[in-house]
Amino acid sequence: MSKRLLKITWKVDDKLNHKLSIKKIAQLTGVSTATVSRVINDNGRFSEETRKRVQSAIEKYGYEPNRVAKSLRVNKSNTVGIIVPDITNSFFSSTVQQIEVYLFDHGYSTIICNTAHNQEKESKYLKVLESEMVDGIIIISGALDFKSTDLHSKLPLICIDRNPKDDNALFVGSDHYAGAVLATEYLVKEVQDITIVLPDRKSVSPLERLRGFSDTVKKYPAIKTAIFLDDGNEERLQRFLVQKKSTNNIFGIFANSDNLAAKILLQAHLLGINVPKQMKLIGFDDAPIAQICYPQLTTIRQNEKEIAELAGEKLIKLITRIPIQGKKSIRVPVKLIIRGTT
Amino acid sequence: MSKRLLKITWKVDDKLNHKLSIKKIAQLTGVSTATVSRVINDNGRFSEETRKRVQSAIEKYGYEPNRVAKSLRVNKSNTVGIIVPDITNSFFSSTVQQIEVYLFDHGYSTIICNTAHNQEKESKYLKVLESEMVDGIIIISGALDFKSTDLHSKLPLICIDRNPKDDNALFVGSDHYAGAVLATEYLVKEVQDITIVLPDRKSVSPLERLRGFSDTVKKYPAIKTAIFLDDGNEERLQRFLVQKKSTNNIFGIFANSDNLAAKILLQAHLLGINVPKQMKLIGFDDAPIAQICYPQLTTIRQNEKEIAELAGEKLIKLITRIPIQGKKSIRVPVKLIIRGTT
DNA sequence: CTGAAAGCGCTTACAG
DNA sequence: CTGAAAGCGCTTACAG
Repeated sequence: MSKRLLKITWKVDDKLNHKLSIKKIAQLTGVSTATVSRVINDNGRFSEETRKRVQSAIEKYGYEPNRVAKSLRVNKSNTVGIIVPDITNSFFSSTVQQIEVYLFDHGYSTIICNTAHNQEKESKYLKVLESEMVDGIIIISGALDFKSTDLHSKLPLICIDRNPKDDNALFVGSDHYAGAVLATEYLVKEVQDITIVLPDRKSVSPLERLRGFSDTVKKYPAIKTAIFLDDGNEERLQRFLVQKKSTNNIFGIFANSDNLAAKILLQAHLLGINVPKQMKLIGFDDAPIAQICYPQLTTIRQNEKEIAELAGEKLIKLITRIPIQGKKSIRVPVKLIIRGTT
Repeated sequence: MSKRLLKITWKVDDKLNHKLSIKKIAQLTGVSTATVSRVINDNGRFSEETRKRVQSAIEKYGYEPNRVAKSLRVNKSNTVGIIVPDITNSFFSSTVQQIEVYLFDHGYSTIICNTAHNQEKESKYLKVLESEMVDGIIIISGALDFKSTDLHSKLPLICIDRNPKDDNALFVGSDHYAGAVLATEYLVKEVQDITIVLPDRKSVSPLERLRGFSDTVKKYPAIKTAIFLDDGNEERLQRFLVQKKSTNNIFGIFANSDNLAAKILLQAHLLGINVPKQMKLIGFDDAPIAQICYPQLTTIRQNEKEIAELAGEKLIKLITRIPIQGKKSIRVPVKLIIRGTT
């Protein structure tokens, strides 16, 4: 008991705690702080001998420059912020992961801010990032209306799956419209009755997919179509499926995400609807779950890696003021992946 | 074409870009920077009238204090860093999400660093966070051996699902051992043949679960047991399941995660193994996927929220130097959730 | 090749 | 109640 019920207090040991500064290294090496700074940044002239002395001292004492001080001084932090509405969403988290990889390889650290779909938090984090002196921001999805007033300075900004109202922002995202067209065209060949299932909360991408769906379906007047808005209420979803099942007709569903598709698939199992015999189902994302479901999900694959790299590349260009040739709005192609649910 | 092929260059407009400083606000209000600082931080004495003047100027111009400068000055950033091996993992991302919520409510911003299971990146980000002057760090899982030497200063540190070698670090995590015991005891009642499936990469939690499994199974000498290490090779997994199926005996599987369980479940479907009739399956986590699978997964639920809040609470105590009463190592209870796969 | 000094935007004893 | 000044840890013209 005595051992486990340890009382732990943080040890205040200012001597040990005292982090090394450039000044200390300068003293240790017998040169000025200016010189130390020069060798650290390999910037300016210094003799080879000085370099060695300074460098060995740095290594010996494990000195690490204070980025905060540096940022303040040079007004640049080599850090970019990502604002993401829900890190728990697999498309978002994998995109963020890829962005981080790209930026890391290009010398930037990434600060990820999760807003939990909370507008207030988004504003807050935008300010935090700004006052944190990040060099640029990537902001993913979120609400439809983006108050660019939240950003006081002209920080380089990339929007993913979100319409920038701001002229200074670039957009990159999947070609949701084309994806919806692909899915719909495929279903049209198989069934006479198609429902698109969208989440209740509307953001940019579902709306574009809806457009793609509507435009396609318009070309086939014989097809019966509907929109189902999913608010997470399972019973509503069940009732909807029961009704479809009772018609004894084959019907198709185009779900806004693989996650949604998987939920529908589960209900189908429970209700004894045969997939793909009576119900054809297409998801969106090609999330990990698409391959874990049974049957595996036919879906529209988003290319997170491409999106992430484009976003990273453009952002760095904005930061380093390299002119960007090309469209302000980049659409990354998507792909129909056919599996077991169609 | 002309419209879409816009050439975008970042506008360098130093006048507009010039962020407001405390000095500017001081000039605008006709007081000293010291006074402005006092009203911003509501710290020290100033007249009500001064407060009003300063505050209205701040609002009018949308001034936001520079956190970098402040951090440098007061040696505290009100920011904590989280290091997570894979943000794509649902247990991790949901834990991180919960930690963020807790810390936000307590006045801290959160910087999330994703290491993609890369040791080098972990070291790097540890240094980045430190030189970013975060007030504390929460580090989740990752490799077995934690080089505390990566941290030069005595930063407050909480480890989640990872053994701190460092005396100054606290541990919080699920009671993996008890979870494994629960799962195993349950299976023991149903089947005579149990295999535990663990990931190839070993970290702390699977090893504890293995201990729980082994200790439990020891009490039932009649039970046939095995360990299967999953390296992601599907064919190996298939062969394993085929072999089990061919015995025509009911068998049980305790998988290290719901994700793994879902993969096994899919293979079972493909191989025509009836779950739960011939195969009983228990996962771990109670991840979203557990409820989306068919049949829904019996699993051991981890309490991410509790873990997150404990980690946040303890970290803040360390940061603010409030003595911590109690164990250095906190185990959060888990729960057996019975669903369709057993 | 190197150093002294100014300054990034803040806060905080100190003095009044 | 308020201001002048020092200083957090860096970088970078400037001068030599």
